[in-house]
Amino acid sequence: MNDVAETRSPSSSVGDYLKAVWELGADSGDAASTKGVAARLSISPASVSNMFARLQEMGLVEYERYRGATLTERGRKEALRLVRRHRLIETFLLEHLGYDWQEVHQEAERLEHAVSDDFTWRLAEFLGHPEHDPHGDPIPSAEGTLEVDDSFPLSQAVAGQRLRISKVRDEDAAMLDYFGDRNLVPGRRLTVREVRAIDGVVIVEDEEAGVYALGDPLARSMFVRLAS
Amino acid sequence: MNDVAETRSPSSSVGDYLKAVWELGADSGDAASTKGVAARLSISPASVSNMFARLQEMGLVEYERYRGATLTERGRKEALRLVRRHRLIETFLLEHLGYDWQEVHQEAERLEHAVSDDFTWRLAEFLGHPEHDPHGDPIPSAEGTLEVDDSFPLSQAVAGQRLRISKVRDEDAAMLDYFGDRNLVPGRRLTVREVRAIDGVVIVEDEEAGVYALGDPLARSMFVRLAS
DNA sequence: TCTTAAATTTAGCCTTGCCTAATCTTATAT
DNA sequence: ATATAAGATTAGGCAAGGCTAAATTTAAGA
Repeated sequence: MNDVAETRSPSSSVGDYLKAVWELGADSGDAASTKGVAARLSISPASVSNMFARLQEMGLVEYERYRGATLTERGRKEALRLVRRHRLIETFLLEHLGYDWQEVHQEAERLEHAVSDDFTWRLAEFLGHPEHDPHGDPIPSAEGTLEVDDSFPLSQAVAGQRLRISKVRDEDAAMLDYFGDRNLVPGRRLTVREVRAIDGVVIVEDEEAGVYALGDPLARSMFVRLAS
Repeated sequence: MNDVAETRSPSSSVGDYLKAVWELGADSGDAASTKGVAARLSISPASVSNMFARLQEMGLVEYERYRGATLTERGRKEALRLVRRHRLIETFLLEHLGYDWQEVHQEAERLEHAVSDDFTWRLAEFLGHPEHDPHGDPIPSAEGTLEVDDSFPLSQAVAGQRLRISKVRDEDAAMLDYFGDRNLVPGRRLTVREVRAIDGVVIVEDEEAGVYALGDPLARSMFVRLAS
């Protein structure tokens, strides 16, 4: 009755919150906590409480005091729109502008808020409509659907399994480098030789490059799926 | 004594003001008026007065009440940094993403505030360090120098002159299309057949495509330089 | 020169987002 | 069952940037 155009896209701040809620809720299905979102966005918890209330008024999250927030359908769509942009941009930066793995995330984080849907479409076209970014993460479709993810951390693998690397966590630059230097990148096939309970070390064999022993932190950062 | 890091780059709003002042002062050398900047940015004159005072405190403009603003050296550098980004981005959008002339400006306007210096450098590399954008406007160097512009509007041409189109105004989409459809684009050579004082119509001959009669508004929007 | 219109500035207000400090809730551990 | 710590919320502020309405300055024309 009052708002003529409910349609204009959320501010970049709002988008960052939606993405954070999505990322935190993606695996667990649980509501995102104030503290978790605050940590992810490097802001104070109080600011998050405040924004949660506003996001709810905008119809982007379901929010109950002291219980955290979950995305509504509209919120999820908006989050995935940003994730799609982010991953397409990362792909472009890595494949065409010669960026390193470390530098890519930060740049994409800013750009994803500045590009239009039209740009996103054209960029996807330019890149040949990739379905995964170079980290191995699936790129949401323009319609907001996302491939179901049947990957699991290498730390949960079992000796003897034949695997394919699906992605590596893109949060820690040092690990990205470590993997990158050894060419342990998405798509690569591995065979699990041993998963040692005592210290969490996983020993894998790369069919071309040899045998690697990966400590628990590394094994948790590499995601794999059963080789088909 | 108080500020540790005076170094972080201006907000996108501040950048827009600097660019507007630069564009208004570029030809005339005069100070940019409150009204002019307000019109260019589609905001109220009062907001501009306010910002002029702040820009002066930041050392980005020289400002005197009721007299308008001119860029300081720092302000000019910052404006040119944005112009460089803008023109490189436009070049990319046109040459690699298949954008139309009309759509390019708006998209670049948003992107120029989101990209880093590193991105700008890599994009320039990707594009082969072009010196002009597809409209024919010179692209400022990374160091903040800009080619001297000896072009003039076609409306000031004289019969018999042999010219080369240097650029076309990118403000009016309809004109851009008109020129684009007839392939009257930067780089093209023309010979002036007649400049009619009575109605301002300029008649030019394109060596390949034929003869065109351009009314005064069109002739003012096309910039040319003497063919070398 | 004097009047008046146009441009500019000032004053006062609003929204978005962020902050700190203080207060509440919830959950955990005795 | 209850004390306490951790987490969340409220209250009160602040800065950036925008707006409108009112006051002021400049410039133009009679």
